[in-house]
Amino acid sequence: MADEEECNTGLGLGLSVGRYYLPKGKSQKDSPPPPCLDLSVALCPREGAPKVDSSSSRTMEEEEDKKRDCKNNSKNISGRKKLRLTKEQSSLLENSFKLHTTLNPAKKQALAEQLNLKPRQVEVWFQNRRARTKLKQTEVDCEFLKKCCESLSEENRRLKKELQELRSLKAAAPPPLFIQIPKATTLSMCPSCEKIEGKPDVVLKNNK
DNA sequence: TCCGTCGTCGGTTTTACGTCA
DNA sequence: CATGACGTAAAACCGACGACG
Repeated sequence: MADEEECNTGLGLGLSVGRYYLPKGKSQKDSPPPPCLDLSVALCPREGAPKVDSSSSRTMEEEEDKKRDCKNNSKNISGRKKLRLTKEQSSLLENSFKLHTTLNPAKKQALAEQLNLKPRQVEVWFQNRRARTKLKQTEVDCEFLKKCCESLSEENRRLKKELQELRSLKAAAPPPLFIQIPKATTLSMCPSCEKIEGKPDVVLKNNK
């Protein structure tokens, strides 16, 4: 997972060479179509027609893609909001994302033309892709912190037990002149542990 | 300093699609 | 088989924010 989800948190700076962007508070519904090529009609049949593989499942997939393309077209024309990207489109976008997680206007335009998509769609895809990457990274971090927490809890349990043993040892023995508490134990004891034990002053008294 | 533009983000909505009873 | 409910992934949208000129 990690190799695929390379977390590139670096921010890319785009060159401001004009763009297609919806005005604030406006959606595509109430905006005139952007000045870009709408090549949706060219999608079906699309370029690079599916090679008929020997495996039937592969062929089925390709057929599904084709069907999807056709559906997308008809709906695109009627102003449908969402289309499903084909495998070819997705993988090209994916490859581009691996090289750079952000877009500059030229790259956006080039990808859009290459994929027969609108620049806005390419842009949205990158936005969503970044969000997915971040979400996955968050999940990974969360898992790591959970493990840390578990190991610290375990360590805490162990230290408490050690403390308990030392105390019972002390209680069983006759009162010595000096109690030599191991340094390591003393150092690793935190104030909150003392409170939990309910006798925060015991050690201090013994050390006098 | 204020303003407009642009790119990005986080959050949300909408839709396509797979699964299961 | 087919169909409807349901869950999920992802495309699309929206508003906010910061950088920049």
